Amino acid sequence: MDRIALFNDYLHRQGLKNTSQRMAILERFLRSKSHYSTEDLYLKLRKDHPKIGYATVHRTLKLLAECGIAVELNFGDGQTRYEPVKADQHHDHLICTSCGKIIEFSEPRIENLQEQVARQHDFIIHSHRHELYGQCAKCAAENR
Amino acid sequence: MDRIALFNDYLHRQGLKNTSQRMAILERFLRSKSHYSTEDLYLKLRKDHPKIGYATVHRTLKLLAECGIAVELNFGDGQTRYEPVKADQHHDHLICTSCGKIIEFSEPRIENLQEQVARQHDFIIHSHRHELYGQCAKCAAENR
DNA sequence: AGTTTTCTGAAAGTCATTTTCAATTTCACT
DNA sequence: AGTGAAATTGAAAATGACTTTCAGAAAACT
Ligand SMILES: [Mn+2]
Ligand SMILES: [Mn+2]
Ligand SMILES: [Zn+2]
Ligand SMILES: [Zn+2]
Repeated sequence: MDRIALFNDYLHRQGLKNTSQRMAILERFLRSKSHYSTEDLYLKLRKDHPKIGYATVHRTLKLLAECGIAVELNFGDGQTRYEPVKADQHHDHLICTSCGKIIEFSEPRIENLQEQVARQHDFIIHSHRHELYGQCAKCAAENR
Repeated sequence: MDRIALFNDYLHRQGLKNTSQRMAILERFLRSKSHYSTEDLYLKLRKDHPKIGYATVHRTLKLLAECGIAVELNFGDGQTRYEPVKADQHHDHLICTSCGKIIEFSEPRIENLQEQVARQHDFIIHSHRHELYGQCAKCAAENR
């Protein structure tokens, strides 16, 4: 089942309605490569759908996060970002504090160790955030 | 050099001034066990120093973070928290999303692996955040 | 088609944080 | 100790991301 069908299913189960706005937002969001804030996505959408309001984009992104199509990201700059969940491909992030570049990484050994840590504290992990902040190769070379 | 001297040094180097408010805030902050928001610390301080304003507490906490006496924490609840840095004792956090309990952990093997990851991407880490969200033992037992 | 329920967009509200500004305090230099 | 430039303070206002409100529009069920 693709993510459009998945979203429709979710809406139906929750007694929510399928609207053209929601479909347009989902479609544009899935095409995004980067990590969009509500504002980012709203501005992109304005080109093809100038009538869609900011609040609707925001509400839809929250719905997408609820049904597992999007993940919410917080890189500490006061803006929530969203990215499409890729099929069972969890990853975490390296964030360049000079140029804003975001690099994705996945390291199963870290994921394992963090499960061990949780077990040691009788803690059940529902989600996690692991972010490395610093300088990317390009910025390190420039600011040397 | 203790942290009070360290702060005075920092102020001096930056051409900033040593004030009674800053000292009172630092002193109270260092006595804190928990992870204080600006609001938390402001309220604690009011007891002994009812004249100190919210903005001053906020500004001082940022200074403390700048000079390495405090770390800023963001647990995604929309409030920045601060905790005193303990001498070379880095740790990360488990956060119970039911009761708000914060458990500290440190796992050198994770810290190592994250350095390896950074190297693989020619990335220089300046700081990182690693937070595990879920249920603590008590809440898991209650909400079973 | 009619009815009920949910949606939408614009505007207003919320809340942590940040800025402004006039009065006060600090501190380097006499 | 006194002077004066520069930084600080607290209260209030401003900011900005996010959330809510609400009246008209659209969707879904019968
Ligand atoms: Mn991870
Ligand atoms: Mn760590
Ligand atoms: Zn960079
Ligand atoms: Zn708990």
